Amino acid sequence: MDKAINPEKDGSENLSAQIYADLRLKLIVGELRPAESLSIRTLAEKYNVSAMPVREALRQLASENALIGVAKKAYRVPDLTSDEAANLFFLRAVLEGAAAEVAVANIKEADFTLLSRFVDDMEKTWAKRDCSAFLLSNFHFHRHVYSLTGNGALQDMIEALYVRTGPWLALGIVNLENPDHWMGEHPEIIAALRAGDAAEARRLTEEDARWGMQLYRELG
Amino acid sequence: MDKAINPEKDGSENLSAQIYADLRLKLIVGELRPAESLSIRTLAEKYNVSAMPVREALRQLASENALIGVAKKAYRVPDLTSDEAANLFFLRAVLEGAAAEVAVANIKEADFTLLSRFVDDMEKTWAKRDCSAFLLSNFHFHRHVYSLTGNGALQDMIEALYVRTGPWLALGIVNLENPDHWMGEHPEIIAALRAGDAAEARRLTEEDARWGMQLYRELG
DNA sequence: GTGCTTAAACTGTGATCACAGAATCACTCA
DNA sequence: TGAGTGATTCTGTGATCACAGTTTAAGCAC
Repeated sequence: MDKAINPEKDGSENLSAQIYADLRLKLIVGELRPAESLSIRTLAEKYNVSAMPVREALRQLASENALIGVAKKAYRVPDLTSDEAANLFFLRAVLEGAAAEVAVANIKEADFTLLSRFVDDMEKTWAKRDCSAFLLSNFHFHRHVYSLTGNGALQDMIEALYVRTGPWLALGIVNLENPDHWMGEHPEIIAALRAGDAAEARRLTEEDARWGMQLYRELG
Repeated sequence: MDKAINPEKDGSENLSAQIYADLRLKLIVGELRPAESLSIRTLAEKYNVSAMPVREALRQLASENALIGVAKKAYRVPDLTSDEAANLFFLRAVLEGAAAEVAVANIKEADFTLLSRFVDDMEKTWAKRDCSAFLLSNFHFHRHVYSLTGNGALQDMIEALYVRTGPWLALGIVNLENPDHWMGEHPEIIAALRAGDAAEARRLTEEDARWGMQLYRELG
């Protein structure tokens, strides 16, 4: 299975955007590991395009710190220190907390069925130890919540955080010793949203954002 | 005075980054107006470089919504609707509020003299109706506060908001009817920081972030 | 076997060209 | 006078090449 891009069918108008989106998703679901290096020419070959669109996609990701780009050196997936990771999860707590608070006002019945389905997916994929699929379900759940704010800028910022924490989370999950220690607060978040309890939705969401940090501590 | 870039002396390692930084600052201080269009080739000529570094800088700015980039159409400075502006200022309130709260713990005496100087600059430049210089001083003040958090990701995110609101603020300021209506909360913020009152620092910072919105309402 | 040197392979970066779509402006015809 | 239409100019996009650092690996000396 090659990663070849089809310029005709894909919605995006230019190749750079497609490659950018593809790599971005791979980061979110942890398909790219920390410290992994990405070469423009190698990727260009995989995507079956020239180097040009790839370099723009990589530079774009580097500009939002989703990748590290040093001049004349290969782009790399950041290998976060615990401090850096803590900073990112703090931001997720702040932004997603605020988002959950706002979302309460806009949520509808159809949203709950969707959110519940995402939680089901998370449980299934967690049981199968399918790290990428789990992180994708987790992302879908949270994205649906913060998309209810209708604040596009807020959504973009939170999403950028998922891109940056993805590889780090994936590494933490695969190295987890006791996989039964499943800490999702997601059902409780749904309950709080249904109850219209904005403060509780915020508190639970903030707590969930710190789950990633606990992953780290368990590793020592 | 041309904008020519000097690859030797500038700290950045590549031209793209220098052009990116230059345009970014121009956006922050409102030197680029909403709906203004930026052409790759024109900018390349001004900076005295080829089109390549410019296109990467523009794409990068577009990726963080500091510019609008539609395929095959000229890049433009976004012309924010009032809703979009409200979203951005809401985010500034959330992030800068949280930052101020954290900053209280890390602030030192030397910081107060710096902050006071920025406030002086703001008053002077406001009196002279020098919009760009005023926005720069304002930016310096806020940047110094949120840089005290030591959270690099947080700093980047807030800064990205200043890039996006800059052109819009500049337009609001120059169209302001009663220039005496000066609404800075900055001296009070300094006082709250000095008193170690994190909650008050947060409240005042949040209030200050909404100042931009009031600008808009005054215009009708 | 170990350490140093050197050469080859690989890295991003910048410039230049070809191309296709968008916008603009002048011209024509009603 | 006005609307339609054509060509010209301008737009970003992608490919290809040359170049200069960086990294890697092989080879040589000790």
